[in-house]
Amino acid sequence: MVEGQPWWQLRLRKRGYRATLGRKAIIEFLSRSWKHPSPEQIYLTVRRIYPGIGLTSVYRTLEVLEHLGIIRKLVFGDGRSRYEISGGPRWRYHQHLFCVKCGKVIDYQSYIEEKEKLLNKIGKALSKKFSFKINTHQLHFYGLCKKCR
Amino acid sequence: MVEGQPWWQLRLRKRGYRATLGRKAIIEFLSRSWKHPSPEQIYLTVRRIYPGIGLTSVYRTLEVLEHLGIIRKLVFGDGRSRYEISGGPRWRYHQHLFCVKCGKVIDYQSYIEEKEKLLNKIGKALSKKFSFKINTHQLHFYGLCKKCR
DNA sequence: GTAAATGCAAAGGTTTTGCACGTTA
DNA sequence: TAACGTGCAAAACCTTTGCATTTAC
Repeated sequence: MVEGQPWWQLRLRKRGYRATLGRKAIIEFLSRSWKHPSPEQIYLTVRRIYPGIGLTSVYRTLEVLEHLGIIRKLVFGDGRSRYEISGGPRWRYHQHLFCVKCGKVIDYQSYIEEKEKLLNKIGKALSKKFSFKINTHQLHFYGLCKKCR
Repeated sequence: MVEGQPWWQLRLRKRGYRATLGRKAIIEFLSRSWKHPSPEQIYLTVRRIYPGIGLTSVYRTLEVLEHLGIIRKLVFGDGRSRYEISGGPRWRYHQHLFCVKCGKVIDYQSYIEEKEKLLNKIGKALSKKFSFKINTHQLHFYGLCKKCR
């Protein structure tokens, strides 16, 4: 029964969560999306494939998936949250540029290794200094995209 | 008339903004604060010194001050924004740790130079690659503080 | 069959807007 | 005295909660 299951299904079940149709639809949508949709955008799109879904379930599902590390929540301060897949076979670590005018999010992968090395070093120093357990980090650049500048 | 004016007053006037009592009260409060207050916290505190102020003005003032680079807006994704002074004589560059359980924000200054060097390098590469004009960045670590872990 | 998950409607919390009035330069 | 700034109330938005019903295992 284990083989043949998508990676995320296994992760859900291992932690006692059920692999429902709504969750499946949301994860599959996010896996295919190269954008960083907000809960409402996810709701509007997923609804076309799985018409029964409600916005509430989208929010609740996103919370669960984030908790399991299947997705990542991004906040840029424009009043809406955004989500992206953070695991699975095709996934690659990356960071983000945010256009403060139009809200466009651009993925980038420059100097990832160098950055990871430094951030790990910083993270370790901080854990020790403040007895703080670091789970994750976010590095965002803010500015104006090509169209908006 | 120029000497004797606080640094922020000059910055406001140079850009055509007026140095009102409300703005003065907010900036002075933020200059003294080592915390990262939300608009509501700013409102509640400043109101004790300057009772006439309204929450709306706090929001509008924060927007102006951020636009002028006098303060910085911090977002951690818990549904409220936070602000801190980002200039003036006593100010020192720093970054933040955020406790996802209690919302505590800790300032830190580890490896600042090394980090700045790398981020400038990344910033330049990204500006070029995406024709993106970078204004600022935020690097946040998320986790659990001493009390909450 | 039982506990988990869902949809709907309502509520909650933060931030923004309209407009008449007050203040600053 | 002309703009600019402000306070109040209302609106707009995003997100969460309560509860009866459905679904997964």
